[in-house]
Amino acid sequence: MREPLPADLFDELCPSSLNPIRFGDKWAALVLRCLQDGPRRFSELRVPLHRVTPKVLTRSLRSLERDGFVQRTVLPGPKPHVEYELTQLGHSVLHPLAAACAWTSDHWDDLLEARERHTPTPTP
Amino acid sequence: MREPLPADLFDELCPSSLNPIRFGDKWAALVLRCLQDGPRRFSELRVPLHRVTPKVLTRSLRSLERDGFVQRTVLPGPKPHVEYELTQLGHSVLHPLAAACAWTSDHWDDLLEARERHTPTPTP
DNA sequence: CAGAATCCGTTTAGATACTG
DNA sequence: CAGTATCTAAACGGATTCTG
Repeated sequence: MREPLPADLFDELCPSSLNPIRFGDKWAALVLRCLQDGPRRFSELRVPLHRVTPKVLTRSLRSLERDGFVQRTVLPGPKPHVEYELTQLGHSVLHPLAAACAWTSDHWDDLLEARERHTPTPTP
Repeated sequence: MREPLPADLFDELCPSSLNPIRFGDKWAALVLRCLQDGPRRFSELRVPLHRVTPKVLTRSLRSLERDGFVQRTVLPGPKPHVEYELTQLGHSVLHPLAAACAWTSDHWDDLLEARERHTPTPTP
């Protein structure tokens, strides 16, 4: 048995495969969450998202940038120094995502039960 | 130029690639919409979803069934007669999805503008 | 009618190694 | 530090053909 499940798309402990509502690619929602309290650097994002490879994180960030959720800024200096931060649009989309997570939280038992009770439709 | 865009995940005229919030696979949200007014048969679903092949529609339905959103019922009779209908859970999830669509609707201009203004991050 | 079988191209994610 | 390059495997979506 386990602790109460954190039915939160943004929580990496959550088996989010049960959350049917998705945002972007596999890591996009987690990236938004990591950025919600202020700008972060590439390597700072890799700490909480410790399973993501740099290639995949880069692709996710580029996609979020293209779609207007994240702003990438190269700060001047001798060494490479890049910051990512949420745009207004990025902050805004956190609301419907939180609503979706609330729905999943409210229906967690139903979702679990559906999986457990399910017997695959036979193909005779 | 076109008519006002129906920024609705459930509307097949909507270029939903701009909607960052997804539900299940490519057809799942459309299937839910087709079922929201009552049970439908496999062939009835293929009419509004006229681009989906039977294999893909079957896979989408099986997945919705496994996750508890859709109930499949084989009705007795001489000929195969199968009905799909939304469960309570299926009806319930329409609400956060509608909320997500409303967000997209409200931010349609921002989403379009982000794409247009975007210049790919150079890889030097 | 309600699918299943097969083949195929694309997309996605991860592992590993390397660089300005 | 902030990525890129290469490879592999799985998942996804579609076209076509066939069947109980």
